[in-house]
Amino acid sequence: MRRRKLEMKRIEDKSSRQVTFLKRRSGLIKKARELSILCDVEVALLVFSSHGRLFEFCSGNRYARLP
Amino acid sequence: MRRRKLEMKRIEDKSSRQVTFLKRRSGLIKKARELSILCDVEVALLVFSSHGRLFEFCSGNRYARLP
DNA sequence: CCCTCTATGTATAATCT
DNA sequence: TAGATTATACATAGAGG
Repeated sequence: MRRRKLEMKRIEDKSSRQVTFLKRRSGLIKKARELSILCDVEVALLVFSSHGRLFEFCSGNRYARLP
Repeated sequence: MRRRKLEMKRIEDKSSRQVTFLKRRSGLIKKARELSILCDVEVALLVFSSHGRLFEFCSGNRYARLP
């Protein structure tokens, strides 16, 4: 598993891209939340999916908007 | 090193908090950039330091604003 | 402050179910 | 073909300079 380093370019396979989007989006939101808590700073994160859906995190809110 | 799990709450020691802010902020911006590239989506990230400084990443821009 | 180092924890790509 | 698993790449706390 995960034998190769991931190349830093658009993932061409649609379903892999979708899966990676789901995983990394959650990871990013989690890390944004951690940064705001640990360091006591304000963080806002906006992610627009290719279908125009918005995923957001904003410190001060108690939640991230999820699908 | 790093024998204990980090507690998920504000780091009280000022200089540790500053160092962690620097490290995690870079990590977060990097991951935001990777998400936008790998998954071909738009990402915007805003981080305000406790001194009111803004650090940002926005896909489509070619840079993150750094100190 | 601002580096580097590295042991260790965490995220996640590939794989299995 | 969605969810769970797992091996590996990656992030980073803490120490030292």
